[in-house]
Amino acid sequence: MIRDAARALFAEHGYERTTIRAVADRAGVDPALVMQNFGSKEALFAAAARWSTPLDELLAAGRTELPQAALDHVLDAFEDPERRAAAEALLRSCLTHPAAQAVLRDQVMGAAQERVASTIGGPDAALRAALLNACVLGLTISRYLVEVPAVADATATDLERVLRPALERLVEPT
Amino acid sequence: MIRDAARALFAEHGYERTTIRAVADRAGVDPALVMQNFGSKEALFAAAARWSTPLDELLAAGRTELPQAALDHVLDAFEDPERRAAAEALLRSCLTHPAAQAVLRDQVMGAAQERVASTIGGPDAALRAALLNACVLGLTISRYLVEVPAVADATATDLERVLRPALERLVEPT
DNA sequence: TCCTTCGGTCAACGCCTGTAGAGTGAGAGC
DNA sequence: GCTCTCACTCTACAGGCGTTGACCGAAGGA
Repeated sequence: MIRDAARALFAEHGYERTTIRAVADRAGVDPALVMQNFGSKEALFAAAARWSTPLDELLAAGRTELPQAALDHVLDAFEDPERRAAAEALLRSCLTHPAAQAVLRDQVMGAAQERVASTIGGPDAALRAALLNACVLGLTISRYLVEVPAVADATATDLERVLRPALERLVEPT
Repeated sequence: MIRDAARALFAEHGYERTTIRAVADRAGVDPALVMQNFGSKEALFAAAARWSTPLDELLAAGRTELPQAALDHVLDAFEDPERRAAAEALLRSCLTHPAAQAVLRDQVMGAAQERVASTIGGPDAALRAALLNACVLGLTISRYLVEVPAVADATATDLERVLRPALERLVEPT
């Protein structure tokens, strides 16, 4: 499948280092077929990096469950191979590719933010919600992309045990 | 100055989207001069993205001062225009450029980590130190690169006030 | 059997890239 | 005045890129 090959390569190398030719090679087809099916490299990336993770649990979480829900939200996504590749592709490109940056900011980071903020409440609710996201983003990048040893080697259980209390204080009333 | 032009462009566009020709244009010189002075695009990047931020305060901080010191460490760096451009260049490329990724992991994230871990103490010290870094990384990326509204618009004071208590719990004894 | 359709391949275009090497012109030392 | 040096520019190469349009063979209806 062309999209799977694209996902894998975008995830591994980011947008600009991934070529249509490499995607086609990996999928065992001709580069022109990739163009024919997707129209452009840009459209191929959009199809490969589509972030589709259900927000239900995050939206349903009460204030005290929010940190756990946020951590599960990403750790679960990175367990499922297909979602992981799409997420990695998006993250790997978000600092250099304008479209990916906009998707991350508006559709991923901003997705449940308003709702989460209202769950948190208080004067700094929006900032707290955004910082919750920021910490989880930092964890994700450290663990899965940059692979900082201590974070990459830890078990999911350890990560949750250590980080959750900190995130809880972030959502506690002042 | 060629290096300043390179810093600015690497910071804005990342490694692969920045061309030698664009750097030369911005510096008002010939592309070949860039090659002559730096040898290769790779070497130019290394010169532009060199991360030189003093670790003294971070190393000298006691356990309770660690979160504040870590926050200051990056927020200060991003106030100084020159250090900011170098830091942005490095961060912007760290997810796609292997060399930048290695520098970030080993020389930036890992720089004071051992020392910080020993300051924290306890069984999870290394993980806690790494997660402290991860949260600060997430903050930095959200604020300066992806520009998530709530985080980018907040004052440094607000960021510290809201995030510091959370980071403090991260370094507290279990 | 013929004709059409269609998924797929092939070869090529024009552009942009990093890089190399010859050339130029001003300034210094004799 | 001559020559040497050195910072700099000009031109060009070779290769990789996204993208295009002509082409091909199998499938299927008339």
